[in-house]
Amino acid sequence: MMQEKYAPAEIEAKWQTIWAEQETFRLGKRPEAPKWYVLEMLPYPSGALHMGHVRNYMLGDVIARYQKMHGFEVVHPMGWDAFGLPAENAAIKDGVHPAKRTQENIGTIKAAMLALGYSYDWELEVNTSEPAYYRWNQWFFLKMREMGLVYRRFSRVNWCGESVDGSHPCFTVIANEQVADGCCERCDSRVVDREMPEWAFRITKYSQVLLDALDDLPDWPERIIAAQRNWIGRSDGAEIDFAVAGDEPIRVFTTRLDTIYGCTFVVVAPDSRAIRLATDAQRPAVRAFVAAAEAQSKAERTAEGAVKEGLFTGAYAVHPLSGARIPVWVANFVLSDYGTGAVMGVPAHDSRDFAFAAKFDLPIRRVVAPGDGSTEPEGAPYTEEGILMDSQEYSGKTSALARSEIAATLSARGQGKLAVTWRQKDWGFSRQRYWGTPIPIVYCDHCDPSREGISVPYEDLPIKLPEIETEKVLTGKGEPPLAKVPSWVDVKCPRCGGAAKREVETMDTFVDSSWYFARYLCPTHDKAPVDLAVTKRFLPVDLYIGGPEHGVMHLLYFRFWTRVMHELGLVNVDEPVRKLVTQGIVNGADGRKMSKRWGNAVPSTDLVNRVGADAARIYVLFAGPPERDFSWSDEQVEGALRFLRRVWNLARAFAPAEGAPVVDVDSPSARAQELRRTSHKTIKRVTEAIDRFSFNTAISAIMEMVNAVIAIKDPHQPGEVEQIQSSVRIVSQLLLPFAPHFANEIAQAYGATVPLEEQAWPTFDPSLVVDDVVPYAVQVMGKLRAEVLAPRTATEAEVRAIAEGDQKIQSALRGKVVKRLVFVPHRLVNFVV
RNA sequence: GCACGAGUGGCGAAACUGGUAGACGCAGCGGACUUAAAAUCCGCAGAUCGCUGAUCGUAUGGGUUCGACUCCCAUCUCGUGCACCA
Repeated sequence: MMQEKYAPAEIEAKWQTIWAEQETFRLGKRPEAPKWYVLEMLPYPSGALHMGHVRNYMLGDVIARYQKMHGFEVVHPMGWDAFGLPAENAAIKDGVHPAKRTQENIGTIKAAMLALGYSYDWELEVNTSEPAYYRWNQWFFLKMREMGLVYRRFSRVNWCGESVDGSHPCFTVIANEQVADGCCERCDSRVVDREMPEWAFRITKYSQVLLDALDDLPDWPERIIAAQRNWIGRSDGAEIDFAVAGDEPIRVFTTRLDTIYGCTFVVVAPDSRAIRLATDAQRPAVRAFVAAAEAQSKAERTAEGAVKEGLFTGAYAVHPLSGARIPVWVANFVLSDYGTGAVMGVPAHDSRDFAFAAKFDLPIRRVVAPGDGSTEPEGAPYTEEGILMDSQEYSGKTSALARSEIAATLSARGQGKLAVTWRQKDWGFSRQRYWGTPIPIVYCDHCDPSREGISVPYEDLPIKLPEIETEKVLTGKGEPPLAKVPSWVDVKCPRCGGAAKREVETMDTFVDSSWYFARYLCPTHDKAPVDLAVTKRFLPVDLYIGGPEHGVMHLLYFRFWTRVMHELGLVNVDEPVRKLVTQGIVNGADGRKMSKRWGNAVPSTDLVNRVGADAARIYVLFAGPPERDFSWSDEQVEGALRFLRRVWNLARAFAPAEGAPVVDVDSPSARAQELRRTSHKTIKRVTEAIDRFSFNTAISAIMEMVNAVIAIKDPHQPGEVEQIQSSVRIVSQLLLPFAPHFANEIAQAYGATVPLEEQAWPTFDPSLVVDDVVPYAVQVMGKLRAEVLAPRTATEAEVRAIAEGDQKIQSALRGKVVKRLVFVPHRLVNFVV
């Protein structure tokens, strides 16, 4: 018996209980069925679930339920990216231990997710801050170290350590994202570059593979593919040696080998080599220049409008082909960690070199002319390719030809070779933080005097984070937090048993999110991170949904990690995800991205309390296509609720008596037949719309069908009530992915004995989705003049005859000669006069 | 600077491989029911004009085509990512 008024709160609680009791979403119930793995990026458990999250998880939930109705064994897990900075920073402020805060937040968010009716299998839940999870990060670390994929290096990092106006620096390495205008986001101290030892993954070993495999990801968004290509940044060029008297040659990298005769100076990065190269007279000045450049933080150096500083070293190099004497400069715009850390200056054909030459009055030598005879720009560099000139035997050749010939010459003389440079760097993952995975390394002065780090034996894993007195350890000052816990730091060396110290750094949280998708499949497995027997069945992920802001970091790291897992025999796929969908940003009412930071976040609980989960779900999906941004609008929410009420009232008005049999009527009325056709057409439309992730049009198709049902007033002719009941039943099925509590409630009132999730998705009768009579648009010279109806089977001549019989067409054609007729079956005819 | 998106009514949007632009919804207007309101139901609704009809209209300018939101060229605006990357 359906209640008179649609009461979402009751219905939603009822079905959430039924799903939990019947374990509707439990994995493992369809062992014979094909699998479908739908995954949403695991959230960082911050305070509350807001509408941005709701939308993200909705997309996955629609597909999960939809594929379940298609008979798949659906994997749909959820977990927590529980380590990370916000909890630790909050702890520094208020002394609440990150674990406690994180646990509370998880409770809040999970409750909000349950209230929305998401179809997760909570048995698969993963929490990355638990030893049962992060021990495997440590295991991976050790394995990857054995594979040569983990190493220790000195690296230039962002160091928050210089007080400004009495600020209290954090004295730690911070991520690029936390640097704002050269200052620390949290304490406003100045951020400086610092050379420090750190641990790194050798991801660049996979640069080529990761780049090539992008071609095999047809179901990833173009923009993400492009972003990754960009990030990996393969650059094909050449390395050339410029000889220097009394020193090693300067090796430069260039992509424009064809312009080599235009080289009038060489520039090296401000580092120790520049000092070494300098003549005695210039050395003090160069030393000062290098010191000044190093004092500059990365932020300052790359800031908009940063000045190009340069200084002549006094030294000269020899041009490898012309033998000319080339001055060697040092400049702040040359990066020591890209290419070879030195460039050849070709002011005539590179805009930056041009500006540099102009500023320091260096000669400009043109060696490439436009190939098409167009005039060269005056007072500006010509940066296109063309025909060489003033380049000895290469003059007159095209840029492309000259490049390969010059490369061959240099290579034969041992002065250069074709070379590839990558923008992508290795992944430094050391963090001077507490709330992360401890790095399983011990330093022993006796066994390891060079401090390479001794790997902790596998059997000692997990190395658990120590219990701490939060206020004493998480201060945001001084050494890394773990260094302040002597009981944890002081250990016995695994080799000699003598006194040793633990590594006090923890891992970047991107490590956690690099393999969680595989762990979901076997969250309690304790022999290895994952079980190949299980990952074989369920990987790759069929659909991955998340924000486009993870386009390069996370989505590249986890592609890398998947390859490592394959090599370790843990999975049998190279790529983790077949199809990727990135959803648009949800903006608050103020037009800014909805987030806690701006105070414009609408918590999901507010909305669910007000209109119910189903209306909230319909609203976020109906608002627009998933990949597009949208702004929060309160009015549209009412529309979603109104729609559900309309359906409710319709369903209630025609609900069959309990146990009443479904009757087929022999000769239904024309109206009933028409409604039947509409229903089948709608099944087709909704199915196709969901298949192309057009959830807003899927919902609009259902709305249209509901409108068509409601339009039948006073149904008393044969078969009409029966057809309406049948249509309502179809509506309930089509609504399931969008408004699952509501749909189930209606279905139950119409005789369903098991949840709709366990039933099959409705199918349509192909003969019912085509009409016998179709409308034709009639155009004259491409302009719409009339509309006529013609039988579906009508020929061109027949449709023409019908069209010509139309009054408006007759007057439009009067006095004109029809030269040609364009005929598009079932669509239009166009008279060309 | 490079790369990738996006620009359609008052608003969110639709139009699938070129074929009736604006479906569906929000806000709005008119009507019914009601003592009244809410809720609900029915209807209208791109703009303009000489209003039984015609003209214009998908950021702007051009092009291809019988026909262009859709394809091509150029331009503008907004968004996102990367960026002294040689």
